[in-house]
Amino acid sequence: MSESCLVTRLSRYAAISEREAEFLARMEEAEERLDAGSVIQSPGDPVEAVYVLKHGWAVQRAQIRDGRTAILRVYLPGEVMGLAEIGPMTALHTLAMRTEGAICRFPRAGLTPLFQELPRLAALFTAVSSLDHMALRDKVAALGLFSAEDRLIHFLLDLRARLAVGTIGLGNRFRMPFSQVEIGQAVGLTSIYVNRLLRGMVRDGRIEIERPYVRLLDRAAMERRIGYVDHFRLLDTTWFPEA
Amino acid sequence: MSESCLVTRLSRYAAISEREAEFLARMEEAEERLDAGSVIQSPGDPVEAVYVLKHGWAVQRAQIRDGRTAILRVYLPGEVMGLAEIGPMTALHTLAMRTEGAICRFPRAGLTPLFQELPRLAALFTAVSSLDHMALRDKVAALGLFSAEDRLIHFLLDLRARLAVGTIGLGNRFRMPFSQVEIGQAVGLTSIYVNRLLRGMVRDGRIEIERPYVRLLDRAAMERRIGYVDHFRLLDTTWFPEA
DNA sequence: CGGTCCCTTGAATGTGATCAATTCGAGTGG
DNA sequence: CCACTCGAATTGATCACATTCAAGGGACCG
Repeated sequence: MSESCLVTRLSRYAAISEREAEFLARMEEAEERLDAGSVIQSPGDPVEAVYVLKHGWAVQRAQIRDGRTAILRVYLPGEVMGLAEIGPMTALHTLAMRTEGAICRFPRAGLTPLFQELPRLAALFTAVSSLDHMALRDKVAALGLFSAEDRLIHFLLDLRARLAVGTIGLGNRFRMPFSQVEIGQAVGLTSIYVNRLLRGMVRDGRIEIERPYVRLLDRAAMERRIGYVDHFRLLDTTWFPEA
Repeated sequence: MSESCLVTRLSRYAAISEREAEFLARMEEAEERLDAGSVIQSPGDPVEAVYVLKHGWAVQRAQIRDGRTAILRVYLPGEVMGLAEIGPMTALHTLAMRTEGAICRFPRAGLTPLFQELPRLAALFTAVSSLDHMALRDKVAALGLFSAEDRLIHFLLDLRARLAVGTIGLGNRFRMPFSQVEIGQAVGLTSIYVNRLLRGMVRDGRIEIERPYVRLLDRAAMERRIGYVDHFRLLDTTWFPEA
């Protein structure tokens, strides 16, 4: 049971009861392998499911006519994709696999019993989705207030913090399997400028790059510099209903 | 009953049952008047409630040491503030009144019976919060992809769409009680540049300004230009539990 | 009437984009 | 094992969008 990366991830926030674990197991029933680049959801598609990302990485993208692309969110194994979309009828952005991997489709209608019979788990999903929401707010703040370099630092710290939720004891070295073009799309910069910034940071001895790994040589300093607070560690569960 | 702007707003999405209306009424019990500028929640504060905004406008702000400020979200009468914060233990950003107004504090613990006994209303709140989440994603996309002028247009269209949820038959003229400094904080620009852009748009006959009102002279063209889709109108309620 | 806040406009500056060219590395096929 | 290709990284030169600095005007208020 605890091999499920979904349960592992959720357990970081609250203990999962038997009945809840059963529900989660049903969410992860039909695993579906996907190649890198496969599109899971396109703008305008009816939203008919949420997805558990079992293996691999996925990204949420926004695109405009001229082909320019922004990466809005990176999804890591064990995360539930599409929670933020349970409101609208149709999807607004593109959800696609970045690497090869596997997902489990869980039809939206399956959420009905979640709210009816497992209120505590419903609350947990809502709370986890709220962390996402807060992280996105932080990103808006970063895009609006920070210099290019600080935005890049923010991106690295944010990615590390998310990885740390799924990997106990993650240090300052982690996988960062994105091209510089993609990093640019994630922080609102040209790949060329991303390159200059990264090279500069390596030269100053602030990061090390051994593709596809990065090491933050003084994370504390970086966090201080941009005032980063990791809000992926704690969840207030006191108001949750009984299991 | 239908004088409540909260019920009015929620009714745009789904019919509210008797029992649900009672719960909402309890949320709006203790009304509290606040002056313009009053801070409701500061970064680091324990999150102990959600708030129904009864009158006036409120804003969610992010600040950094040097005093620079970003406006992350504008709240309008009838909106529930703090739904996005139900996950974390402590607040990350500043929530403050922009005008004088009134709010109703609803302790977080009061959400327990919501999930336990009114699953459909819980689902509705979750879905409404998800609309917020999507709008924020759009804002990230706008900040990352759009030119200064397009970001400004996005801001105007987004504000109008939100106002339209609470005001039946809202046209293209609406209240925009923000200084140019604040508009700049909301779109990530200097007030000086905001001024230049607004003046330019007036000169080109694309908007009219009669402080504090704005009129969009060709909204369709603006929406086409930046590919804006109003996702505040429709909610998929098919998966909601029975009331 | 003086202060304050906001809007407005001009000129100079700079951060990050664009354009252009070279290098590097991982395949792939001969 | 070497040539070839293709995508990504790297670096230089130039450009422009938006900022910063500076100054003046209008409205409101004590």
